[in-house]
Amino acid sequence: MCLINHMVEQEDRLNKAFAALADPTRRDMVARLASADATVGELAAPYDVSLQAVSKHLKVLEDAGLVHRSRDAQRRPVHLDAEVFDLMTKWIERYRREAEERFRRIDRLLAEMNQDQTEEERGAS
Amino acid sequence: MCLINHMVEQEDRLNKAFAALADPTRRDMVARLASADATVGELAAPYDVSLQAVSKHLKVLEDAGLVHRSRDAQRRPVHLDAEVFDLMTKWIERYRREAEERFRRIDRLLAEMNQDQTEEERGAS
DNA sequence: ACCGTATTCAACCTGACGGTTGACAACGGG
DNA sequence: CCCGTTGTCAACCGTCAGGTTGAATACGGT
Repeated sequence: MCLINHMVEQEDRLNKAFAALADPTRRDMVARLASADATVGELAAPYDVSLQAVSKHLKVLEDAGLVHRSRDAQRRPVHLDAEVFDLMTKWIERYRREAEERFRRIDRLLAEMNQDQTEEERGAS
Repeated sequence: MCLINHMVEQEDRLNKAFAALADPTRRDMVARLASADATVGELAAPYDVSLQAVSKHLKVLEDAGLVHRSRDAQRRPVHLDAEVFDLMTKWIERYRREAEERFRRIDRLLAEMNQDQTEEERGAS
């Protein structure tokens, strides 16, 4: 029960995390936040959109657990949270590895079949 | 010029790849395709949606370069392409590492400040 | 106390997404 | 040759994402 809840919850986190990073503006924000915390205004500066739009983007990142906002007077400095990244890389790497392993097996199989083929030919000639 | 094109193109691939994996159905498909190729019908079986919907999902995955379809009579076997995964993990890992390194530096800084603080206190007492 | 700065909230618009159904294309088996 | 199987295309629909603008909130400086 608790186990299933945990899995579903993780599903949801992955949904949100991948969706959040699907937007190039948000990916750029994350990239910049990796090297330093920043306020909403600072983050908004390079982009040609309203401050409100940036605020929305930050909310998405926050809901995805990629970021959290603290407070400093009227500023709301944004700080990157790296944990969720782990979840994503684990998911990706798991299936990438599985797939690649399978490819290797298939390659080997094909190689063996070729081997047999040539041996057969040699025998027939 | 070619360099910039390349970067933009990669941006676009990341957009599509992250967006594609933001959908739990599509992630599940990828998970299943990691262990074996499958036809559209086979892929559709577990889900409670029309075959057409599944076909659309596959188109999304294909456009994202995560998958490609070959042909075998009227079947269209789907095969996972692992390359794009690399692109994603590289992106994620780059910034995760950058962020974590920064955190470590901050931790060290805080530790030093604490050290100074206690030394000061010791001196004052 | 007031004003300016920094940010969010609310309402709205548009386009894309995920789903449906119905028609159509392609191919092999009997 | 035709029929069933497998899958795609096209049109449509409801919902949500990302953008806008305008008002509201929260705080510090003076």
